Amino acid sequence: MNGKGRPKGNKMKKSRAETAKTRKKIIDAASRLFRRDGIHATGLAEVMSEAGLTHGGFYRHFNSKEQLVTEAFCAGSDGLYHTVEAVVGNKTGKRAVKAIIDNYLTPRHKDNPGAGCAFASMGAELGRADDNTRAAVSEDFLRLVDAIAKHMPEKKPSAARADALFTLSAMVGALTMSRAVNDPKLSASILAAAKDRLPPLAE
Amino acid sequence: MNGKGRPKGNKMKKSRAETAKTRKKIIDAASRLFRRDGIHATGLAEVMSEAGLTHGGFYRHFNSKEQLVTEAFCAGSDGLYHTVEAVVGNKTGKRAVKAIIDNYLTPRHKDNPGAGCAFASMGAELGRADDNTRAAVSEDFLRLVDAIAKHMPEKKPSAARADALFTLSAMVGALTMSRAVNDPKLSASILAAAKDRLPPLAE
DNA sequence: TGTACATCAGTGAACGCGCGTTCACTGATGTAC
DNA sequence: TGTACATCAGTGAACGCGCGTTCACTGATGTAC
Repeated sequence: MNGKGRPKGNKMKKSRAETAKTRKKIIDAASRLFRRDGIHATGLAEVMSEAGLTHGGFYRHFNSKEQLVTEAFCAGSDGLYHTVEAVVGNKTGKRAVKAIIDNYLTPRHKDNPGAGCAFASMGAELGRADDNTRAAVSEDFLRLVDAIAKHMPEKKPSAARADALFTLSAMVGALTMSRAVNDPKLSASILAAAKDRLPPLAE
Repeated sequence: MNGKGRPKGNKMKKSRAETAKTRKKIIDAASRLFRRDGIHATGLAEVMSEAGLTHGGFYRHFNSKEQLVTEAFCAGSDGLYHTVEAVVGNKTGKRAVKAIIDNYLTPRHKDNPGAGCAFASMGAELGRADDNTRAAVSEDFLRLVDAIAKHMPEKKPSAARADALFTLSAMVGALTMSRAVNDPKLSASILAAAKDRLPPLAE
């Protein structure tokens, strides 16, 4: 109710640099907990507490849990993408593909869902998520597929992509099943079987 | 139906024949809902209501939700096993394996998780289930693996089993990913890529 | 055979609890003047 | 420049709701005598 018509410009929501950092902490906590315990099984209060905050502040950063799910998925997916890039290093061709596969299908990855592949740890829950999340799943899945396919330069692009598509989904399935069974030897066999059979596809 | 060594829970000395039928209805409803909506997202009240009962009677049949999860998983898993056997019919060798793969990797299966593969629809939730459930997962996974491996008679048994292990986990991964993405063309490509690449393994 | 009793599947209210979400408030901060 | 004000991240209590689980009760049934 002040009398002056002032130049409107943007709603100046200046915020401290801290805000972005806090937001990132929430996303990182959620990304870890959703992957470790599942989306539905993880409450917002636990996420906020893990981020060092109380639960009431959540809605200063997000409109809903679903929005956090989308962003937490993307954060986890980014992590996998950068891990893949790092693992490839300056390798090329089938050596690069083999490095990706070998790095993914490890007992260490199997035992640390909270820090691992979001496709495998969120699994079927992604198929029940909202459209925003599933659009991100599509996009990030394809980004990883292309990161694999680009190391199959001898194939026709369409064949390379299909091989990479298959490679990635088979890795996700093997990791998922290796976690689902409770017999350690069977679990190891599942990882080993995929590790043996996928790299030849890259040739 | 089959003689699996599972806790039967027959502690009550006498019961009407109806009781077993009611119990089966609860398990069937749970099996469908857990696969369709996820274990955590499905409440016991909804399961009981779907079975035509009120929620209070649940504990006349089961000790806990976890016990129902185990039995519902087994019911779903039995269903897949019998589907596989039916689809094979009197086919043998690679034709049998191809029939299993082709029957699994269909849009119809993708669109009906409630009636489909429990490994794919319960996915990562199985890895967080209790020991009884995960023991059943191990057992039923191996039963299916053997149902596939037996159609690879030209291979050494250990190689056949590893090939079947890989085939099944790759199918689970492909179905899971085809449900997770929201781009229909990508979803179809994922199924198609696996459908093209898995059968040659059986040769 | 009929009758009294014990069994127990199923009902519906209730339990404590944690969920996602809302809100009045606090207090530190950036901005306007 | 200093100061008054507006902004807004974060707090903690509270909301209604659904969860898994318990329980007193009902009433149909099988069994004993």
